[in-house]
Amino acid sequence: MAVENIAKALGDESRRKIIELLKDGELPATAIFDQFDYAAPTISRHLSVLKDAGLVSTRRNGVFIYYSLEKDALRQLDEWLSPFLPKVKAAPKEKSIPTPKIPKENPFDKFQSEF
Amino acid sequence: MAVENIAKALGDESRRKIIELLKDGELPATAIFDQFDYAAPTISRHLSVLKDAGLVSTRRNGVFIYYSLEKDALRQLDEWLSPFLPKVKAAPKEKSIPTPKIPKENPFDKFQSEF
DNA sequence: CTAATATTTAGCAATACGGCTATATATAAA
DNA sequence: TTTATATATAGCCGTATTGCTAAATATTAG
Repeated sequence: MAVENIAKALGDESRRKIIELLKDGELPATAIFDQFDYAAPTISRHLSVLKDAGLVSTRRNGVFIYYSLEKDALRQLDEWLSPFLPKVKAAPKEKSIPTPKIPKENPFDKFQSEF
Repeated sequence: MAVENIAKALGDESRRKIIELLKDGELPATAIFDQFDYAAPTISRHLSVLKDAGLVSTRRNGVFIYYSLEKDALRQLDEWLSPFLPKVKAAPKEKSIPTPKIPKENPFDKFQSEF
């Protein structure tokens, strides 16, 4: 699943920082390397993890490789999260016939504490 | 940072499944164990990782320990994501004096490709 | 107190991860 | 073609992770 690799990729501080660096547009690898105290190959690996997760893409221009953020990947994670996050903004107030509540048989109901 | 542990915790399939199981309410550990082919101690460890990340909380009732989802933790990750996700829903259309665009000096501007 | 059940902890093994240095590769300039 | 620069890959090493089984702990019932 894609969410797997996206979440894993975001579970590292350096990689989240790279994402933040790319927020406003593409950057060549060197510009990214410069923002870290780690050796360049270490960051290069982080970049490839991000790329494998679909979080960044690259384009080459001469000797430079520009990295840019793939926001769609972040959106995928956001979509995984969204069912758990109660929407604060209320649904449009509409006079509609309320859907009849047919309580769906939930195999866990027996575990739902009644206290 | 909290996002670190939350993202790491979500980077595992079994743990995401636990979160999904808890979506509609608390469950005792055993009910969770039953949903996996893994040995109970394995899932117990996943539960403790989730708890350390603040993603679930527990309450004891007799011999049972009920786990419930802490949506606030998920929201924290969502908040980390949100600056990267262009809001689809437009901001409230208001006739306001547009803030003068003073281009902020960005140390990376020199890297922004101009092609 | 003893037994039974629910759950966690300890400790082992295999694999993954995240640093590093050294080396390889790609492109451009000379 | 040689050189210089940008970037990636290989491989080492220590630590973390994730599975397991066995054992410990907590609570309730008898």
